[in-house]
Amino acid sequence: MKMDVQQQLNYLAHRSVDLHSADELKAKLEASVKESRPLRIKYGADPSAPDIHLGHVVGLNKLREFQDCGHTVVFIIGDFTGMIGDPSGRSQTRKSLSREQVQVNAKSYQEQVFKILDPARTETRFNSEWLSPMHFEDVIRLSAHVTVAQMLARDDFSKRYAAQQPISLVEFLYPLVQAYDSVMVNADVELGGTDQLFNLLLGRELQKVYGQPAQVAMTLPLLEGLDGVNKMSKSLGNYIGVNEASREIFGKTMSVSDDLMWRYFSLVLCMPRDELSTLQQSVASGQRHPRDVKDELARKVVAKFHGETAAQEASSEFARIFSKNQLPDDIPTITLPSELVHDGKVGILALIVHAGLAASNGEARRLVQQGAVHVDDQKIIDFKEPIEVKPGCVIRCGKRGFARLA
RNA sequence: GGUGGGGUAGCGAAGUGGCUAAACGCAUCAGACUGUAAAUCUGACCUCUAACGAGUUCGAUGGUUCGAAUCCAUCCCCCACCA
Repeated sequence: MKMDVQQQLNYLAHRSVDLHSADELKAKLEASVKESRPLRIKYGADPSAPDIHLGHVVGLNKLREFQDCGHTVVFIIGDFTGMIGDPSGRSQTRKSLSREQVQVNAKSYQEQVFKILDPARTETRFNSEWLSPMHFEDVIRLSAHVTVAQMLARDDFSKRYAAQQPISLVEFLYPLVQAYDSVMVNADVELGGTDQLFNLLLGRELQKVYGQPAQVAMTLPLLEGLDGVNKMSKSLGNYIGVNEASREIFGKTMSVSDDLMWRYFSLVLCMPRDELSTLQQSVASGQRHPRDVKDELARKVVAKFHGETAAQEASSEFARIFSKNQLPDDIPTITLPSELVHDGKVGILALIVHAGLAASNGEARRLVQQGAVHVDDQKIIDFKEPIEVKPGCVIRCGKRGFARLA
């Protein structure tokens, strides 16, 4: 993709929230063209949560755009920090990991990341490379470059400090480590979510201390997760993972609220502004149905990670199950242990629990009482009535639970 | 080292001797409706039991009491502030 500097700048700055600064980025782009040297775009990943989800995709999309302009992505896997974890224990995703576990995670991370990034223009680095050999002396020298007041300038630190909430010393160290990573890889630009702004700016400060030109800090919006409120994250369980089955991705995307789906179009699919507003208008005017637009969104999201065919299948499967109330393609088959069967019949509660459709008899009973359970399309009303064991008959539990008797 | 505040169901948070298997909110699940796993409304939401009911829960262990999440003792853990 050939673009002049101004075009690159417009293209790259699109969708960003913070950019420190556009002028510096422009200067770097100019220098890049002049010296025909690709810029080094840094992006850090936490290997303790190896599932890449749509929240990460927002950043990866932008990285890909940099690559399409000829620049190099420096993908840093924070294996060193991952092995240390977060001893404050606030964050479930920051458990300390073994070296082996980090390796495994890192590998799966790369596989997922290259669904979007171009491997040929990606340099993967592990930060243990330069952090492991450091002596405590080095750490102390490094931390001497930053003051507590600087740290407290970070929004969430100052808030927590004011609210008398705990702040672990390690939490002060992490931004410093991240900033040091920038120094070690000679980053020209660092990308992150808006919650990373402080860390990105600290990288600039530290690079100056080390006599390097300061990196450009660019932040991108945080994508709201399935709850529609909080940012998408693994620990909140409101995420859509790129490695999930296509029907899962499709269904979860369909559960995004009507209001929020535009952000998915923009941030996940990189739909250009004008195209997006045309689409929005067509829905507002009643020309297009929100459901159909969301179906299009879900198809495109699935296609992005699993291809066009899988997307079509997921869409028709979804329509079949939820719109037409029919059965899915593959239903797990269960075999009943003989002790559950008496005179060719089985208690419905035992059956549901055995099939894994309910966690306990009590839950199974509730499901029946609420009219959620069907056997071969026949609603079960009485949970005391045993049902006949017929091979191949289908138990349906709510909208999403299915099992077939062997 | 000192002072103060805490540990209640998946999470948050009430409850300070019986009416408490424990309010409320969130999350979850189901039903209705629909345009969908949106939105809205309704219901359920420790385990066992067809049900009456029973059994295990409120950081841990002992104790007081007819009766404890609630009182007492000891212990464990967390947090903030002041040094």
